[in-house]
Amino acid sequence: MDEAQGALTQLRAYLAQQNLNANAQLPPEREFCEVLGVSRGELRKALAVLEENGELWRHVGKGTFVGTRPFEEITGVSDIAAASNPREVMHARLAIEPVLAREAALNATAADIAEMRQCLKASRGATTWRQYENHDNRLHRLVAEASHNTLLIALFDTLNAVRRAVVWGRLRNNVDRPPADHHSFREHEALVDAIADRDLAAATAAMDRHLHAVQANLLRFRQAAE
Amino acid sequence: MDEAQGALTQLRAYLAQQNLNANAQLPPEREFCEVLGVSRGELRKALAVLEENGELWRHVGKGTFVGTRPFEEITGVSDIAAASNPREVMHARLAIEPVLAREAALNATAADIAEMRQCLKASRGATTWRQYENHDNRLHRLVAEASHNTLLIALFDTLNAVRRAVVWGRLRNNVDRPPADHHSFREHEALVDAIADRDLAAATAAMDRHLHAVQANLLRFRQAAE
DNA sequence: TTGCCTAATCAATCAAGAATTGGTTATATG
DNA sequence: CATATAACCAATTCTTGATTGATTAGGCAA
Repeated sequence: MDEAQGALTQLRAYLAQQNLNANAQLPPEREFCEVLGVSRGELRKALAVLEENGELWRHVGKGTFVGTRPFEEITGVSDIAAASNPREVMHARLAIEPVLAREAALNATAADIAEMRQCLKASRGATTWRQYENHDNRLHRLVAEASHNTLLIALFDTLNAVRRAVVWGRLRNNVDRPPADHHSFREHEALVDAIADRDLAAATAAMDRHLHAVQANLLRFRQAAE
Repeated sequence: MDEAQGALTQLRAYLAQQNLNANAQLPPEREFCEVLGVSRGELRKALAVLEENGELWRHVGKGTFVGTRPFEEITGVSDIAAASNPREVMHARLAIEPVLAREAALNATAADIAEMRQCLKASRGATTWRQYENHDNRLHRLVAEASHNTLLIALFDTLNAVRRAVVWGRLRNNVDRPPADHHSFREHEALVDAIADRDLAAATAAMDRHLHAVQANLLRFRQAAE
């Protein structure tokens, strides 16, 4: 243990001397142990102590670095989609989008609301399901944008990208069109009204009801297909 | 144009015969034109027609694929962080993490809760702020994991990655340690208790209170620094 | 036995170059 | 003039070797 203490002291001395800034890479173990004049095992013990202490981090194939381990890179949308499923996506929407609606009711500008209304109108005029879905996507993103929080918008985009990747195959044909009494029309309008009224609870509830209706519709669709 | 029509007919015949599913890759142009017995130029004209029609998509170096072009990838964490700021991040946490706590209270297993409790204990024993922050990060991720929804976990990871990227520079020194009466200890324990009790409202409120306390602490810290 | 050093080996990662592929241009050929 | 053919370009993927942290086995001394 005297030796181990020595290796740790050597290592700390090296780090202090080189006064390296965060994220700096230090030599690979095979060279480093010779530089410090200790065996590789002792060096590794000392490194393990500092790693446990959060002063540095290591990774196979990469090396040893000073500072805290970088957040593991966000896995790509396709990876998330591969690990998820429609049920999870629906559940995540039910968890996230109502609070986005709440934020929208808090922060939406008159211009935001006008754009939502225009989107609603265009949505009513859609001549194909494809067009309708584009307008639907746009409305939901407008709600996210109305939060005026770039991070929340980015999170919504991720959620949306995963959703589109997960439900990839399921495409409606391009000849039918949404019926004039499609449930989403009313629900979307109630949502925008609540946002325009700055009614946080109503906006949250409206989004929640809308997504539950979408979910019910999905289940009905799946049953019909089976 | 008779020739061109011929190539297009050949191509459609091939697609119909091979009855390929979406996202299927078809042969590279150089082979494909020989298979169909047309020149590469004619084949490219025919492919251009189908691409314009949305029946397939191509990309240099990748190939030609059936179906619609995949959604453009989400912008990287560093891009989001560059466009955001600490205030937005805090606001986003206040919006998202309480609902994650709610989901955790709904779906956490006994193992999840045990792991949280162990993390709490380790957190109390932290000898440096760095160590404490590691445990804090881990606890918040454990809450997200307890939702057992891979998509929600991925969204939390994104949020967390942006947070760490935004507050990158701000690091506490490594000599002080969190005081035994640090407010987060009590708040974290209340949060885990609520999750263990399956009390959705209490879990949501506990996370909300905790984050508000963190926010207040940040403001105090900033004022002290100025 | 115990502890440590050395060496070999493993698995993950990276880097550089070859090969592949859609896109473009030049030349020839009829 | 139109088109086939070939050559070349740029983006992407694949392959191969080297690098690196982690692990294991054997030897050696206290």
